[in-house]
Amino acid sequence: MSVEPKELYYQDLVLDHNNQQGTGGSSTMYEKHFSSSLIPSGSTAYDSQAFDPSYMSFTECLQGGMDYNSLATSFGLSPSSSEVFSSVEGNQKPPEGDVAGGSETLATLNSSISSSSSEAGAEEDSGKSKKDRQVKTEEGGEISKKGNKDKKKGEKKQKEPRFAFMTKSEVDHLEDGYRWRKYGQKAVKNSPYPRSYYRCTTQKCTVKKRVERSFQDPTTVITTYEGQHNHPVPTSLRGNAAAGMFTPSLLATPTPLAAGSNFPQDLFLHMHHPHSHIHNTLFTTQSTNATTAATTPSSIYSHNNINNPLLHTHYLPPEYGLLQDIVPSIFQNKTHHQN
DNA sequence: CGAGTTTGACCCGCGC
DNA sequence: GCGCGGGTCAAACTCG
Repeated sequence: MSVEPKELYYQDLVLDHNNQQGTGGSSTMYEKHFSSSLIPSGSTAYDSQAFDPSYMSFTECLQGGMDYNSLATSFGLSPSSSEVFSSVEGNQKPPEGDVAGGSETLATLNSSISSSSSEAGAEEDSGKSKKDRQVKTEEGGEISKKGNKDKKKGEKKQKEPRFAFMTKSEVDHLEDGYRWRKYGQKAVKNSPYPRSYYRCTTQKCTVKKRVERSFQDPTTVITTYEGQHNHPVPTSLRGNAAAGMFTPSLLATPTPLAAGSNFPQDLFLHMHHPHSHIHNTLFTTQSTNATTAATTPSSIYSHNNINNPLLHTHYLPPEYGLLQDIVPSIFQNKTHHQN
């Protein structure tokens, strides 16, 4: 439920089971995050350091149309930060805007989620190639893989921008206003909890998300979004109150850019959903070569600002557009622990 | 019957 | 080259 954040805490968290670099995932992901005081005091996962008000809150960033990278920067992930690693991947614009403020929000900027998946456009390709693979094998099999490889060969596999966040929740799959279809589940190494894979069921929407429970803190659900919704939140969703809550905002967002990036929105849908059981959420961001302009009117989520005084700490500088192009390089400096 | 889930098999990238 | 682990597919199954 949404509770107004009273104060934020800031801390480091190790999440090595969450790293997504595919294989060998042995690198550790460090996250820096902010958590609201909604977290029951005493919660081991979130402690300490005082929140520096000079940092922009996640919500604020989003409201300002901030992209992943800028977000990270705003959260104090300075280029010199040794605690936060990040990977900059994907060429897509970051999911900016579309978010309402985060009561119960813990923001994290992290990184290290590297990844393995394909980007939106590529996804269809990969899907196809897989089908090819199948067909070919049936036909006496040859080459299906080849096609795949050829495709990847020349160009590096593009990666979707990812956006991860941790949520204190009793339920694994959080309602976020979109419709998801589960397409896989895998056991996670070193974790008793499986990871579930979901795809947005909307036609042509290639957004995927992974949901897993933190083995370190079973009360925490880690959700990683990949890709960007190219459609608004389906309002007719099984009576989804959250969807209804945000759809108007979405519709009010005139720019295609905004319409195409709903991550944060998902997030907040989670947080505000009356039945979400969410106690706390922490954000993680990664990737992108942000080229998106700040497009989301802050007024869209003004109600959150009202509820959260911290959201007024800062706003995006007018030159944000430029920063977007700069920030990624900053992140790259921190990707030392992985590629 | 359509939509969504489960689950075993398979592919792929990466480290050794 | 091999093995491991993550990610995806798709047939079978479940549910409304």
